Amino acid sequence: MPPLRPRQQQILDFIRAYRADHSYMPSVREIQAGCAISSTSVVDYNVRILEREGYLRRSPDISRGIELVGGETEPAVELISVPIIGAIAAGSPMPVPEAAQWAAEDVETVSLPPELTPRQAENLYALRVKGYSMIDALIDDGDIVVLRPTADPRDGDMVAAWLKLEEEATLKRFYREGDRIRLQPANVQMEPIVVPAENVEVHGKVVAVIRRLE
Amino acid sequence: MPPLRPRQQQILDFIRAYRADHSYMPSVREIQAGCAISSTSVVDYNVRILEREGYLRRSPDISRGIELVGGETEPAVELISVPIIGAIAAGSPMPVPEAAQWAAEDVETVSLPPELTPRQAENLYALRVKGYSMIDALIDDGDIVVLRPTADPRDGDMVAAWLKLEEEATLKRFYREGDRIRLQPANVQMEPIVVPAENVEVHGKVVAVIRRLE
DNA sequence: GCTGCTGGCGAACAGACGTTCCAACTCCAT
DNA sequence: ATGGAGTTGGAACGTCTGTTCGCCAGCAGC
Repeated sequence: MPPLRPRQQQILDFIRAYRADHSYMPSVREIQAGCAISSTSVVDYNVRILEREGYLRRSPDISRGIELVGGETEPAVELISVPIIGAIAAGSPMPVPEAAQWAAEDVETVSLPPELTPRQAENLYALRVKGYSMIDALIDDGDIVVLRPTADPRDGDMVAAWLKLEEEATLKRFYREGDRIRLQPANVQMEPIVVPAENVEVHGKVVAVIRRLE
Repeated sequence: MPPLRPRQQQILDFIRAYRADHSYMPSVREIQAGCAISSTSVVDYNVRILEREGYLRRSPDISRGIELVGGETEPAVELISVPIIGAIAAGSPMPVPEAAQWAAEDVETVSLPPELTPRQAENLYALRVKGYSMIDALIDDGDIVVLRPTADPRDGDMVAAWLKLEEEATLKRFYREGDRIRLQPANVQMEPIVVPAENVEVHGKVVAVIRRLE
């Protein structure tokens, strides 16, 4: 790609900056005003060059039909926002998603990039892990676990389970064994526990774990 | 928020779907066609309600001036794309980021949501973990670790280190102890190892760990 | 000089698009 | 019925906006 002329660079910068403030694209006349150009035809002329050089795309005859090309910001990043509805710790009950909480404004959220989004992305919620009780699931204090509600997990799924008798929350791989359930730590070096099915309450299936360091 | 009428839900769905294909918003007449409505005034009427109920915003007299509200998708998500330049395994050398690789088209990437983005987000790269050798760092087979190149880490940082003598890659917390270096597993139950400084080659600092299950 | 090329300017055209007005229709309580 | 609120349909108006056309200034090469 040849280097851009100042005018074209200026226009490109303006479009990028404009996009930070609006979810729609600037019109030719707004570019004109923003770049102190005295005619719309000059804008058209240079935008045409930018299109030819591959910096953007245009949909002809469509108002504000410019699209910035080059994956960085564009165009439809399906970025899913998941509410962090509480914390999960070994000894305290897990928060349960309630419809009321979803719309609330003051709930902290975490966004899932496309690569992390499960195929079925409805009703996802997240919990912040407190304490070191989940290290046998390779989950650290402070990690965020993203869950999808499931009453009926499949064998091998990593689930968030509540052990009624022990009054304990845990994250383990789930296996049915007759009327008992085997909960297998993700850490292959550690031993599974086997409990009666009626003692286990599966709250959701873990679809992602996010750890932020630093 | 009161539940939406079918028409309004239909229009909202159409707008969201439209947004997945275009970087600009649909015009009133496109909504009309997409929802099989026979008049633009009906679209305007219902969009007006959607605006009043807070589902979207409109910029009056501006073509395609609809903005979806509610942070999920809007408007300028600073979504950073990080190249996955290779794999990290205990016994094999770590790939090193080279400028040449960055622009390459065929490199797999992972996007970091804003919450995961470190303050200093330059030159980030990612490695896919192979094998179970990092479980003492609470990192599983298949996890993605995001790194920032650092030659001079601070005490307590989680680093990707290459042990020259042992010819082994490892992820540990880094502590200087005179002319020796203590590498502490994230798993508090495990013992640290202490090695001479000249035997350690720090490749980068771990800023995030991403695990996708399912 | 003439010629071709690049970049800028201003005006005007035509179509895209938001908005408004009014009549008609549905549904429900009175 | 009867009336009103909520919703739809059709059409027209006026503005917003992409596009085009003719013209001009500088500049290099011949």
